[in-house]
Order: sequence, then C-alpha cells, then structure tokens
Amino acid sequence: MSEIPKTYEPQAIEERWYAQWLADGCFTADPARVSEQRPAYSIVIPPPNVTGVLTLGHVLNNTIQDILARRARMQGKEVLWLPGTDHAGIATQNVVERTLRKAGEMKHRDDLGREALVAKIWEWKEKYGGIITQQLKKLGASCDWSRERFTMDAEYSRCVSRVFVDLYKKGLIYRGKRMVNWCPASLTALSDEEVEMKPQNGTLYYFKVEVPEQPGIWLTIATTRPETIPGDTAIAVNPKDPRYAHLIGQHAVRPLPAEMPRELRLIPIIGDEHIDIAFGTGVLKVTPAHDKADFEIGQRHGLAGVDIMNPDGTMNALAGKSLAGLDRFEARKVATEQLREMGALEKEEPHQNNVGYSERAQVPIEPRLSEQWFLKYPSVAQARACVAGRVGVPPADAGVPPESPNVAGAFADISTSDRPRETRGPAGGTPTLPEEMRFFPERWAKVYDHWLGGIQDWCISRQLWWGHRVPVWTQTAKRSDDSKEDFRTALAFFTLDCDLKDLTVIRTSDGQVFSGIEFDRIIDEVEGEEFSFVAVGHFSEHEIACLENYGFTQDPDVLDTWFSSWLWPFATMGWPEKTDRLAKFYPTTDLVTGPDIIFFWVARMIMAGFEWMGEMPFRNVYFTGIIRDKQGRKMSKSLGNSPDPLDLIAQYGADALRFGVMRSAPLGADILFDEKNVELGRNFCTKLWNAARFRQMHSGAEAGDFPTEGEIEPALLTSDDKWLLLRLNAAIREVSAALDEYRFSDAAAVLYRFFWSEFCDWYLEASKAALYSSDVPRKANTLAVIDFTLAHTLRLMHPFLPFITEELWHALGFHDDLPADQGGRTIMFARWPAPFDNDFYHFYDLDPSAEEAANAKYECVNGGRALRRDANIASNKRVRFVLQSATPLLPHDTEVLRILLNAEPFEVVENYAAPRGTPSALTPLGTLFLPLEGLVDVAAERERVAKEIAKVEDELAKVRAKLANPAFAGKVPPAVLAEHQQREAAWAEKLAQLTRMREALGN
RNA sequence: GCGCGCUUAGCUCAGUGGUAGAGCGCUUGCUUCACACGCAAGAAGUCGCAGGUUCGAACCCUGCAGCGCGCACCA
Repeated sequence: MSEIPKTYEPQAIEERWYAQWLADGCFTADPARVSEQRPAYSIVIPPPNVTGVLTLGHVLNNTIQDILARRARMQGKEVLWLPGTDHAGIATQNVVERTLRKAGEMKHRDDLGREALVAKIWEWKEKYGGIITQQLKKLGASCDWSRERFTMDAEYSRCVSRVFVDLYKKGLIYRGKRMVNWCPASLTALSDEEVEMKPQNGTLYYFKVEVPEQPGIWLTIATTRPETIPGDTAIAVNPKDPRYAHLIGQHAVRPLPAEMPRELRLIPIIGDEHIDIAFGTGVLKVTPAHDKADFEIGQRHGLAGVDIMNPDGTMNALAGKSLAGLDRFEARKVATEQLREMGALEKEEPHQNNVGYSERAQVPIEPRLSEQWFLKYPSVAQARACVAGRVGVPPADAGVPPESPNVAGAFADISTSDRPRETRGPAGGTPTLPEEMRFFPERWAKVYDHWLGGIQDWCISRQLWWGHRVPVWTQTAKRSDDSKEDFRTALAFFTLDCDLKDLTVIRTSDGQVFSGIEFDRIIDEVEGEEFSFVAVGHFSEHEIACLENYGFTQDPDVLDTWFSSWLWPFATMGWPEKTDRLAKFYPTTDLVTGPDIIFFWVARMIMAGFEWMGEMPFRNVYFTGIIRDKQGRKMSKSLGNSPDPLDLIAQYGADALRFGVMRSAPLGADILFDEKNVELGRNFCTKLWNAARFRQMHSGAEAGDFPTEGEIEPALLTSDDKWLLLRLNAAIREVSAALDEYRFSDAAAVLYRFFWSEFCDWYLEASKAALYSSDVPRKANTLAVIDFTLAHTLRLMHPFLPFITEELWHALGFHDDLPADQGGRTIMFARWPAPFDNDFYHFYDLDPSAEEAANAKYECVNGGRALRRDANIASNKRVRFVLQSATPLLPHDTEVLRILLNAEPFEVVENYAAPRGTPSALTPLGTLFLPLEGLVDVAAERERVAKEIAKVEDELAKVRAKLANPAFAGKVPPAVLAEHQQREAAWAEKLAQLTRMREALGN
C-alpha cells in the first residue's frame, strides 16, 4: 500500500497508466487465446475522418465502446477493439486543397495535377492524420493499436477492388447516363444520402407562352426556376384536365433564349398523367436535363434534353446570350427580368418548397444528366430479414434483389442481369432463419427497414482525386474485317503478357462477361458491331503497363468513400484470406455509432457482411444520441458552442469527462451537453479519491497497521456491515443489468448512488464508531468490510473511470496476492464482480432483517437531524439526545447513533419524562427527544407537531378512502389489500402518538 | 403527406397500474479530525390538454395541442 496524495491530480496519473497499459500489451487481442472458456468479444471503431479532431460526439461514442471493451475483458473475454481512420474523400481533399491554396502552393487543383495533389494529400495524412488517434488515447480508449487500419492501406484497397470486381461480375455494378445529384461546389456527383432537403422561401413565377395553333390563346406556367426555360423541350398538361386536353399535340413558343429564332423555340405540348391539375396553373414546363421528374417525363415521351449549365452551376452558351456565364441564381433574376420586359411575366408569389443541398458543401445540388457508375445493392433481402424488431413482413421474393426502377435502358451502356442470387446460409442445405441482429434502441430497426424497402441504385463514382480509383480500364475499338485478325493477335499477346488473374473481368458492350481465359470468344461473338473492352481488376504495375500499351485507359473517377467503409468489419481483419482473426472475431459483438449514419454506413455494412462473409457483421448495434448544447442546438464550429474535449480533459481529467458524459446519456435520447456534468464527474472522482484516503489513514503503523483486505469475521458483522454488503450486492446486480442492456446512464447513476449516498454518507460515517474505538478486532473487521466493498466498487467503476480506479487499485494494495492476469498487474483484468451466491449469504448471515435493522437506525438519525434543524442547532454543536426505547440497543448501535447525530451524550432509556415542550420525533426505534435545557419553545414545538399531524391525517385519509371503497376490497389482489391495511395501521398508530404529543404540549 | 420520438420540480431527466424521484440550481446552518469538488436540513410538481378503461392512471386506450427528428415530395 503506497501513500495516497492529498489531492487527486488526474493528468499525471492518466499519462502514466496509459503508457503502462500500452507497454504491457493490455489492449492487444490474440485470436489464439480465444477458446470456449475465453470467448471472443469484438468491436470495430467507426473510423473517424483522418482529418478529424476529437469532438464530444467522439467522446460519447468511444467512451461507450471503451466501457463495453473493458467490461468484456474483466469478464474474461478476449477483446478486440479495432481502431482506424477513414480517408473521407471529399472532406480530406477539401481540407488539403484549402491548405495548399492558403499556402500559395496552388490556385486550382489542375495547377498541381492529379498525381502531385494525391501525393500532397498522402503527405498531409502522414503528418496530421494521427491527431485523432492520439486524442482517443487521452480519453483512455483501450483500442488494439497494433491492428490500426486506414481505408486506403494497400491491403484495404485490394479489398475494395476485389469487391468492385465481384459486384461487376455479378452484374450489380453498371455504368449509366442518368440523372444524378451534382454538387456545383465540389464538382462531383453525390449519392441520394448525401443530399439534405431544406425548406426554402422562394418565389413561384407565372409566365405565359403562346400556342401558335390557337391564335390568341396563351398558356400560363408556374415555375420556381425561370432560368431553366432555355432548357425546356416540352410543355406538359394532364390529359384529364378539361382546360388543356385539347391542346395536346399542339405547340407552345418558349420565350427564351430571346435571340433564338421563333421557329426554333417551338416545343410540343404533351399529355402526362403525372401532372398535378391542382398545382399552379396545371401546366408544367419540362426541362429533362435539369430536373429529375422532368427527366422521367422526357424518357416517357422521347424528349431531348438540353444541358444549359456548366458543371460549376453557371449557365452555358445554350442558355442564351443574356444568361451565359452567369451563376444559376444570378441567371434566375436576369431571366425573370427578361420575361417581365417582354410582357410574359404575369405574377410572382411567395412559395415555400424543399431544395436539395449538398450535405458537405452546403450549396443547392443541381440535378444533372451524367455518366456514372451505379450499384444495385446486394443482399438486401438478408439485410432486411436479419434485424429484430423491424415492422412488417420480409418480402416474398427473399433472395432476389428488387428490380431497380431507375435503370433507363436507353441510357445504360451495359444492361444489368437479374439472375436470381444464391441465398447464403449455414452449410448443410437446410434453410434456417439467420440469427437476429438487435438494434438499441429498437425503434431504429423500423427506420432501417423502411430505407431498405425503398432504396434506389447507389451512385458510387465521384469526380475527385482522393480515394480508391475505379478499377476499370476501357478500350473502345471500331471493328472492321481488316482489323479483325490484328485485333485477335493483339489480344492473344495481351492475354499472354498480362497473365490475367481471376480479378479480371472482360465485359463486352452487349453486357456479356468473360474471364481472361475466355478472351478469344469475345471477338467471335461480337462480330460486326462496335464494341468496347472493359478490363476490371486490381492490377499489378506490370499489368497496368501492359494495359496501357494496348490502349486501355483507367476510369478517372474515384469511388464514394462509403464504398470502402462498408467493408470495415471484415476488410480490417484480413479478408479475403481466411484469417484467424476473422474466424474468431467476426461477426463482431457490438457496433456503437450515431443514427445519422444508419443509411450511409450501418445498412451498407450489413449488406456487405451478408454478401461477402455470408453473415451479419454485428450481433448488436447501439445507436447513441446526438450531442447538443444545453439549449438543444447542434454542436457546430460556427456557433462556437462546441467545447474542445481536450480542454475538458486538461481541466477535469479524462475520467471526469467520461463519467459526466455517461451520466447524462440515456439510451435513445439526444444529450444536452452541460459542463456541469463534467464537474459532477470530477466531484465524483474526488469523492472516490478521498474515500480511499480515509481507508488508508487507518493502515499506517501509527493507526495499528491493518493489512489490506483482511478476513471478514461473520460473528463480528454489525447491522451496518450487513446493510452495506446487501446494498453492494444490489449495486452489482443493477450495474450489470444496466450494462447488459446498454443503459449506461443508469449504470453510472447506480454507481454514483451506491458509492456516494450509501457507502460514503451512511456506511463510512457509521464506521467511525468502530474505527475510532479501541476494540481492535472490531476495527479490523470494519476495515475488512471497507476493503471488500472498495475492491468490488473499483472494479465496477473501472470501465467508466479507468485511470483513477487503476491508481487506487494499486495504492490500496488490492493487486497484492492476485494472479498477474486477474488483477495482480492491472485492474483491467480483475474479475468483474458477480452477485453474491447462497453460500456467501449464509456464511455472513445476510438476511433481510439485518437491512431492516440498519434502516430503522438510519430513520432514527433522520428524525434526530430534523429535530436539530428545527431547533436551529448548528451541525457542529454536540447536544444531548434521549431515545426512549422499550428494548435496549446494542452498544455499537448506540455509538453509531451518537456519531451520526453528533450527540453528546446519547442516552437510551425505557421511560423518559421529557419536560413539557421538548422536541421529539417518532422513529422505528422509539421516540427520540432533543432536550433543550431552558430553551424550550413550546409554541414552536406545538406548531411542528401540528404540521406533522396534518400530513399524517392526509395520508391516512387517502388510504382509508381506498379501503372504504367496497369495490376495492372485492377486486384487489390480497397482497395489495394487506399492504394497504398495514399502511393504514401504521399511519393510524403514528397519528395516535402525535396526538398524544400534542396533548402533552397543551394548548 | 407518411412514420418515429418527446411533453414529470426553475433546468436536465428517471419513474410499465397501488404513498411522485435523482442530479444541477435555489434557501438555511456548518471549515465537525477523508472530502467545502464537502456535510446536514429544507423549499419546490393541477406528471401537456380532453375523454375513456380500471377499485385505483404519470403509467394502458382514443383524440387534440406543442416541440423535435426521419422519409417522401408538385413545377
């Protein structure tokens, strides 16, 4: 036992222990150690962006993971908590580009070029990319850093390519020219999930167009985007609309561009049932190149699309002289003005609509016709079926992916095959339902299921440079009889030279897929056609050189970041090799993440898990809440309401931050962050520290040199000791149950209540009766009980407060005599406390009557303290108390009462003739008097008693009213009836006593 | 429009049918030999509103209102 310093200084302690844990390899997971006796526990970190710095969201998320991991270790499990970072395509490229521009190293990325910029980003990553992992270490995260991964590691990148090839072979990845969400700021396509709908206060512009076939007839059209008029290729009305049906097949004169000859501005009036008769004027302008719905109308009616915008959101020449070069919003004003000038603008009215914003760049996205790579999601049916608690029935066609509604045949270069997919299951062929995955809170299962039920193909290509480049090389050749032989020869050499591996796929323009060995067949089968060769695979440098030699060029796009993140649970464990790690740690046990990435990441990981591992990736998914400030606003840099967790750690300690955040993080609710909670955590740590110091004060040679964790002698146990042990047992049960159900705030609350209120406020105070006595065996036994409790409590607290518990574990000498791997070296591997068994109960005679006896004593204390307060006696003043009790008290109990009441003396008598007006309280031990020599205020005492009588009468009336109801006695369960009768008797007895007290006080 | 969640003390929240709770804040007293980051005692609530079920409702059911979130979306 080493001496505990007077003040708790977290910083030095935290640094020292973290270094020690690392040096001892405490965080390292070894699959070889996994056995039936030592089950595996695994968790993969949601990889933070490599550019990221620690936020309170990370604190919440990673503290939870650390609690789960640390508890699992204490339960004797082999724990893998796998850390890493995400390359985060757009975010990282943006950050580095901005840095380079600030430093004057480039103005535009083209100044550097692709290779140089990517090299710069790698440099940047090597230099600054580790910040967040260092910060996680400050928090105490017990990740296995030897397994740290990055989503662009060579090994990981091979997984991404492999998966791409596999999906390509399966016909699930295709290239197509389709309407996509285009970000004019980042100059890339985005997935539907990266678009955020925001309500906008805009304007609805009404303008009129002439119908040449009906002289004098004008149609009025309502639009929010007059700047797109030059791109209109039709006017649409509902064929059921009597106002306009007769005009279908005729024409309208598009007003813009104004300088264009009138005959070139004639566009057809078409009929389409999707037109809402009630909206606006019931007439719709159709802009197939700049609106998703209009694009579909265009598809149905064979309309051309006119792209009038540049990728950056400015108008191009096709928009006309007056708009060309203008930004789209500037162009809107100009177009409106033009309409007004030509007298075509009828009115403008305020209009609220929803506009899609690029989630990252925070600018409105532009629907844009563009050629991109798309993925039809794999293993959707399994992913839907495996989550417990979802609502609704699995689709009847389980095993077959839903028909994608969006593949526009005319635009898809490569048609997709809809062959049935194999349903994976355990070997043996018996179809069994997959084990279920559980979501906490369960309601997210419904959100998840709903999304999976309506998903559309995933646009996976991005026009960026930082990321996994699409592993596709293409060569287009115009076939002719002359070149046939040449080409055959060339390909034969190519095949030979390149030694194509199984990762390679050759796909012809008609959608057929061939592997390398079938190469020759392609030529014969596509005779007479224009065709393209596509080589898909993860190629070696030699192979790439070879491909380039033969005129193949690699697709310039990179893949959506999530296209690599969705492989995280297995790509980090050595897949596709059948590694020991995968065998032992997959599926992972728990995933802890925010609900904001349920679609981006969680759902996709589940699909990927089924597709490539044949199994779900997690058994449980815990969704945290979102951290907000105390006004309920989201944390944001611009609001400045986002405290730096590292500042908080420096000020209060990591344990304090962890405990504070956990104490206020109820399952399923958002967290309103208040620094007061961290203070609460800090105060709790201080309390723990001082309680340990209190114990240690009695251990030195002067104090009698009591050894650590002495034997508890059952015969010497007092009611206080037994009460404490029973409360400890309750705490063990409650904390364990709460953690089993991911109720972290409940677990923290139980620890707080038990340690502070029950152990410190009651037990330690009462223990002074024994500790300050000269009865050595009694004192030793009390210290043994304290040690027993502290040793259990520190272990219960360790997942929440890893540093201070480790420090005190050693300072109090609890590691002595324990095997090195069970707490001897570190509390990290000390056994998680189990509730007491029957033998323990019997040996220490822990029947409930012991608890009742202690409670009676504590109620007596409460009564006495209230008397002191009412009599205005300062709490440091010792006063005489007299307890009138029919049965004598044990000397120990008398002493405890004396100490807790700060009484001197504390007398117990059978009959006490109290002077009239002496304040008294009814307690389970008898009537407690506070004799106030000469200071008695009879009137005050009378008032006090009267107040209490009123309260008791009220309670008595309530319970009597219930019992008086004839229906009550007739229908209520006997136990409830008995309980009410007992209650009535108790209140009646109390009332009788109080009434006697009042009579004694006179009037 | 569809779906989900929330509404309990000044604030943040527990409380699954039987005597309304915690932390913070507030009031009062106390530097009493572990701890003032502390100890002790208090004040403070028509449990969102209206119906219903029940002997009994903060709790179950229905409706309404307010707040928040997700999905979809008509120019």
